[in-house]
Amino acid sequence: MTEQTGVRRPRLSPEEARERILTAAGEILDASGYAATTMEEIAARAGMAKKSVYRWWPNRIVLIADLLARRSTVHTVPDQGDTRAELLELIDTIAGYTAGADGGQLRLLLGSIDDDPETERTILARIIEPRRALARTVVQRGIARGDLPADIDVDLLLDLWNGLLTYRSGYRRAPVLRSTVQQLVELALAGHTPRLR
Amino acid sequence: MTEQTGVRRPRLSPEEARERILTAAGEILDASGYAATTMEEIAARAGMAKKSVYRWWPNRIVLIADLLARRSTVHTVPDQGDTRAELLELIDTIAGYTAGADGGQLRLLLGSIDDDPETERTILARIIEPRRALARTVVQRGIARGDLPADIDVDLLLDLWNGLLTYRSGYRRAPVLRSTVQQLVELALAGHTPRLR
DNA sequence: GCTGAAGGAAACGGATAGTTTCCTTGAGGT
DNA sequence: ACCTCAAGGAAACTATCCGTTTCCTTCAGC
Repeated sequence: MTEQTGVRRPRLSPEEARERILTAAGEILDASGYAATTMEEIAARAGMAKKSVYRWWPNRIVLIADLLARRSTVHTVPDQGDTRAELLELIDTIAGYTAGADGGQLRLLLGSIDDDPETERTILARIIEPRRALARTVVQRGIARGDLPADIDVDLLLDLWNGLLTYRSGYRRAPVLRSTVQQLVELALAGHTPRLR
Repeated sequence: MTEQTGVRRPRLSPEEARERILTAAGEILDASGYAATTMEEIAARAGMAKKSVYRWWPNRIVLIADLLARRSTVHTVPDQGDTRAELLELIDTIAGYTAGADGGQLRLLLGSIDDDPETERTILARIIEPRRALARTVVQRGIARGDLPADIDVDLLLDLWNGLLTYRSGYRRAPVLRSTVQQLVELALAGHTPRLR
């Protein structure tokens, strides 16, 4: 008597199935936020049973992390021959990441991981490290041009920039002004950067 | 037949009751972590019903926020006549806040607030702003001595320091080394700080 | 065709938040 | 000394969600 109508099955391929689930999750996340993006909702919207969702992701956190990682486009900052222009573009880009909707989702996601630094590091490696690589490239270009000191402690500089932006947006909830971005750029161009010891 | 034994009541005053609840919550938080600090556990450990807990706090988040705020001692950095020494002590102190257990709890707490910037700001005002006031004092002292530039953008400098430390500890999960603290101090003493425009 | 694995529907077990019910009891007034 | 009533204890309740399991249908490949 149970309504086992089931199965409007074109037999999705695993790739199609995963894609459909992530798409559904993304739509819910954008429309209703992190808390509302539950496994039940995702499965319902993707038109499949929770069982099929759990086939490919072990839990909600990893699923949403995967979603955010895929959506995390790493922008490029093309060589413009102008270090100031490139740095402005770079830091604007980073500010976009941290102040945007997905920046908030990332914060909520990390906040829901209690005592699992391993998962946390994996998430960061897939989302934040690629962005760091971009920043590193731009800074190196500036050094090569002689516009930035050769002995910059790049890691520390990147963490200062990222730290400021995530802290202002995500913790203090203060807006990141255009003038603030400019201040950071001018500071670096003036050689006022942390140095390797 | 219901076991209404209840009531070993010395009739606690509201202050005693609140204190007892916060103490219980703190013990659970320290012993078992954020996720395990549930309203049921808190009530049980405090020896009262959940009803009595909800009488004084509207929800778990505000209760734990209250707890963290009360436990958040603001250290002092006494005038030592030595700006370098004071800055080192200051930044060590901030690093202690962010890398310590309660730094992690604060991060988890903020991560559990979805779409309530009002509550979030309240929490930060009670925990982070007092610390900022301390930092501001120390920086001003350095300026008065002529050891730091007079036109520092103090807000930005404080956010750079706090941002770096929370980001390294809380996001990147990288250790904050003593040498990093020293780098920040030397940078400031060299006048390499953001300036008011 | 036959058969086995994929997968849909739905129930289930276990947590937890926050609410409500019901009853006891002690504090304060008389 | 007694009475009344509000504070508050015990526990059930509603609702939500995670992650698991059961059971059955259907398609794909043999």
